[in-house]
Amino acid sequence: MERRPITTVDVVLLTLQTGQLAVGLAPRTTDPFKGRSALPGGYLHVDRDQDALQAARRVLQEKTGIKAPYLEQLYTFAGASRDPRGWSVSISYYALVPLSTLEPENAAAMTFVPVDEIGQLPFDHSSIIDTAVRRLRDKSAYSALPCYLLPSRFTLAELQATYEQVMGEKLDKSSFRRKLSELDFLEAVRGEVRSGAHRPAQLYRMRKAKNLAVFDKTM
Amino acid sequence: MERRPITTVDVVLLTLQTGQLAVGLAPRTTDPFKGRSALPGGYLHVDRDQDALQAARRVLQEKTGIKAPYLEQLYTFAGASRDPRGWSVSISYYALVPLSTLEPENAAAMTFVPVDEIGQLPFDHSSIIDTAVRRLRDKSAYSALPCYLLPSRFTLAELQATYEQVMGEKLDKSSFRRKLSELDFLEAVRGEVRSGAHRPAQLYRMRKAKNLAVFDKTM
DNA sequence: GTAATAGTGTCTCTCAGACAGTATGTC
DNA sequence: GACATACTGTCTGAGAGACACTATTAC
Repeated sequence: MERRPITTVDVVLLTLQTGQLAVGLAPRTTDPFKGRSALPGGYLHVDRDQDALQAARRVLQEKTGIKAPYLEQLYTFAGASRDPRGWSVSISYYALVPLSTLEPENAAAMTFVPVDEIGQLPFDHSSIIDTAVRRLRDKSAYSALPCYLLPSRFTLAELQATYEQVMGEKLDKSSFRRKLSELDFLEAVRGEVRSGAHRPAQLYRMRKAKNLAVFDKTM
Repeated sequence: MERRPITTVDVVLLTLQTGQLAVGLAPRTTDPFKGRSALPGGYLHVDRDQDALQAARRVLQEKTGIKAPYLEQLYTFAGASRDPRGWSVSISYYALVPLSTLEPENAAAMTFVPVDEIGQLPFDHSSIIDTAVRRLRDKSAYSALPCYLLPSRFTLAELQATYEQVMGEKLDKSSFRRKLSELDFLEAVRGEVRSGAHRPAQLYRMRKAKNLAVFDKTM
C-alpha cells in the first residue's frame, strides 16, 4: 500500500477590528512550532469527521467556540516541504465573522492581527492568509460577502464602511445604495439605531437566500 | 498516530469538440470500478511528487501524454463515503487543451464526452465535472481562459466562437473586438488563414504574460 | 436655531449592444 | 461581376460616478 501524506484542515478566521481586516491566530498546542502563533487547524479525523467541511467546522468550534460562521473552502496546500513532519496536505477554509460574536471567553486564547501586519508564521500559513485575503477582496467586488463581517442587523452606512475597508477604496454613497436596491438582497427591519446628535438610521438584514448573492460580470 | 485518509489527484480535462465543451474520460485500470469510464486520476506519490500541482501534471502526462496544458486547482472533494475504499481526499484540477494537441496515439484510450451528455460516473466524478464546468464558465466571463482551448494561433472569429460555445450565448462581434483591443492581451501574427471564397483573417496569439489576463468587475 | 448623519435627486459621461457599412479575398 | 467572410464606424440607451440637495434626530 502506498504511503499516505499527513492531512490537516486549517481555517483563516477573518473579521473587522477597528476598521481593519484582521486574522485570528492561536498559539500551537502541539509539537511542530509548539507555542508559536498560527492558524487554527488540526488533523482530519477519519473517525469523527464526515467530510472536510465538517472537519473545518469542528476545528473552528474547538479553537474558538464559534458555531455557524460563513465558511468556505479556500484552497489545498500540499507538498513535501511545507511541514517538517513530511509530505502534508492542508485543506484550508476561510471564515467570516463579526467581531461581536467573538467577545466571550472562547476567543480568549486568540489574537487578532491586522492582515497587513502579519510577520513570519509557521508552515506556509502566511501564503494561506494571503490567498484568503485575495479571495475575499475579489469576491467582495461582486457579491454580498462583506455582510458576513457584520452582525445580523446593520445600517447601510455600516455596510458601506465594511465594503470600503475590505476593498480598500472609497465608494460613492448614492451609487452604492442604488446598486444595493437593484440587487435586492437586503430587507429593512423595524427598529432604529442612534449614535449621537443625528437622524437615526434604518436597520437592514440579509434576505434569507440559500445561496450567496453574487452579482454578474460581463465579457 | 492518527489514521490517514487515501489521497488522490483527479483531473478534469476540458476541450472543445465539434463546437461543444467535452470532458476526457479514461477506463479505470484498477479495482474500485475497474473498467468503468472515469476522470483520469491516481494516488498522490509522496516519494515522487513534490507538490499537488506536480502530481496533477504527472497524472495527466501518464494518462494522456499531454505535457503543458493550462492546469489549475479546482477544489478538494473529501469525505467518508465518496470512495468504497474508505475516507478519501481528491485534490482535483482542471485542464484546458485544444483538441488538436490530443490527436496522437496518447489519447487513444480516452473518450471525449460532451459535458451535458455525461451519465453516471464512479465516485463523485459527476459533481467534480459540474464544478469544473461552472468554474470555467464563470471565469470565462471575465478572463482570457477560453484562449487555452484553442491552438496557439487563432483568428478573432474562432476566439469569439470559443467564448460563445463556452458561455452558451451569442456575443456581438463589434463589442467583442472592442473589448479585446482594450484589454490588450492578444497580439497579431504575420500570416493568414484561409477557408473558402472569402477574405483571409488575421492570426493572433496570446501575449506572453506571467499571469492569466483577468478583467475587472465592479461593486 | 446648529450640528450631524440619513437618505434622495439629478446631471453627465462612459460604455456596451445593435446594426450598418466598408474591405478583401475566391470563384 | 457575385459571394462570403473580415473588419470598422456610428448611434443610442442604460448605468456608474460625482455631487448637491432634502430629511430627521439631538442639543
